Amino acid sequence: MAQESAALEALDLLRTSSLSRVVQGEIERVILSGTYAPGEKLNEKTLADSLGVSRGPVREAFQALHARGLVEMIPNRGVFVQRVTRHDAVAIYDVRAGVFGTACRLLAERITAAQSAELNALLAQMDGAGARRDLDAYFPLNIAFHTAIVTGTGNAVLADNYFGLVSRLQLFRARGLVHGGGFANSNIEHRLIMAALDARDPRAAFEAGYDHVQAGKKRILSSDDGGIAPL
Amino acid sequence: MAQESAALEALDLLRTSSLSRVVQGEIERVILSGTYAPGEKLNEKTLADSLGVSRGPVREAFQALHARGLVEMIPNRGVFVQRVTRHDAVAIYDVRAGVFGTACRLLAERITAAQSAELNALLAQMDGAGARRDLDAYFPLNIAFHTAIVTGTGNAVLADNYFGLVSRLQLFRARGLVHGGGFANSNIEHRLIMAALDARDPRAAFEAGYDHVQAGKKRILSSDDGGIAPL
DNA sequence: GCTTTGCAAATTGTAGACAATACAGCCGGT
DNA sequence: ACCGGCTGTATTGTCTACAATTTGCAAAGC
Repeated sequence: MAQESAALEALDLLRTSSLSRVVQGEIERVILSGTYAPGEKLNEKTLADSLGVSRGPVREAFQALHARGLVEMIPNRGVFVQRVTRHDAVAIYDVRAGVFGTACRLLAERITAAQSAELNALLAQMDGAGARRDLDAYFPLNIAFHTAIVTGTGNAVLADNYFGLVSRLQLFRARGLVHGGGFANSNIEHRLIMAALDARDPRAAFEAGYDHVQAGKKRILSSDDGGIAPL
Repeated sequence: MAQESAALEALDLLRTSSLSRVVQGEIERVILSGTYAPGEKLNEKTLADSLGVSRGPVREAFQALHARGLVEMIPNRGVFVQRVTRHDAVAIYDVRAGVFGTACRLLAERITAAQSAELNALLAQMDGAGARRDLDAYFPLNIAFHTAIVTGTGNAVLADNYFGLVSRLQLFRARGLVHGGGFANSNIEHRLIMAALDARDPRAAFEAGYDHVQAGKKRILSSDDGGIAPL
C-alpha cells in the first residue's frame, strides 16, 4: 500500500518533468521557509551541489522563480532572494485584495449548497479556535477558508494568481512576530463574506473580500515592521 | 550621435542580462505575433540556431515563458505554444476584470489633475476616431487609455499582473476578425470609468472597470470563436 | 592615510557533448 | 488486414568544459 503510494508519487514527480521542476520546487520551498534572508545571494554551484545536480537545472529553476517574483536576477552578479519592502508589500496586498474580492464575487455567482456548507463548517471551527485563543488551530483553518473560496470559483487562472501573490507576501515577514490582536475581527469579516456568498450578492461579496484583505494589510503593517499572520 | 545611441542601447541590453533575457523577449515577441499557432511545438535546437545561440538560453527562456503562462511544457516532449480555449479565455477575462477594476479603484483614490487631464484627452481622441469609424486610430488609443489607468496607480505588481493577463489573452485570437460592432458602447463605458475616477469614487470605479472588461469579454465571445479587439 | 590600479580567485554566461526518452516506420505474427 | 513489438532517428534532459565578467585583495601613487 505504502509502496504503491510511493510509486505513484514518484511517477507523478517524473510526469511533471524530472529534475528541473523538482529543483524549482525545492528551491522555492527553501526560500519560502525563510532559510535564506531576503536579499541574500543564491550561489548556483553551491545550490547545485547541495541538490546533487548540475548548474543547468538550477539556472532554469531560477528563471521560473524570477518570473514568479520570488528572486531578483542581476546580470553577471547572480540571483538574490527578492526583497519585499513595506512599500512592495502594500502593492502586493492591494492586488491580492482585488483578486480575492474577485474570487468572492465570482463564487457568489455560482456557489453550491455543498460549498456553502463546507465554508460554514470552517467558520464554525474557526469560532471554536478563536474562543480558545488557539492560534495554532486557527491558522490552517483560516488558510483553508481562503483557499476554498479561491479554488471554489473553478477558475485556475485566478487561483494561480492568488497563490502567487500570497507566496510573495511570505517574503515580507521581516523578523515579525505573531500578534494575535484583531483576530476576532478577522472572523467577523469572514462572516461578512459568508453572508454575501450565501445571499449570492456579487458586489457585496467583492466588497467583503476586498475589505477583509485590506484589513489584514492594516493589521500586518500596524505592527512595527511586519508580522506573520495574514488573518 | 547615432553611434552613441546605439552604444547606449547595447549597454542597456547587456544590463538586463545578455542572452537569456534577450532570447526570452524575442521568443515572446514571436509567440505573441502569432507566428506560431497555439499548440504548435517549439523546437529547442531550431530556435537556438535561428537566434544564433545555444540551447541553454533558449531553455531558460522557456521556463520564464512557462511561468508567464505563454507556453506549455511537457516532460521529454517539449514546449508548445499555450492553447487558450474559449473556457480558458473566460477565466482569464474574469481575472482581468477584477484586476482592471482594482486598478480603477486604486486610481480613484489617488488620481491627480494631470492624470485626469491625460485620460480625458485620450477619451476625446477616441471619440473623434469613433466618429470617423477609424479603427486603426481607435485601437492604440484604447490600449493607451487602459495602460494609463493601470500604470497610473503606481502599483508595479498590479501592472505586471494586468499585462501578463493581456498577453495570455492575445493567444486567444483563433482566426478571429475585427468586428467593429459595439465599439461605440466601449467608449460609453470608458466615460463611465472616467466619471467615477473624477468623482474619486473607488467603488463606482471598480464596478465601471470590472463591467467594462466583462462587456469586452462578451463582445469577443459573442463572435463565432473569438475576435481580436478587446475594446 | 586614503584612493586607485592591477592581478588573482571566484562566479556567472554560454557552448558543446553525452545520455535518456519519445516517436516513426517496419517487420512479423495472428 | 490489423495489432504488437522492434529498431533507427530525432529531440529532450543533463552534465562538463570553456569564456567573460565581477569581486576581493594587495601594492603603488597621491
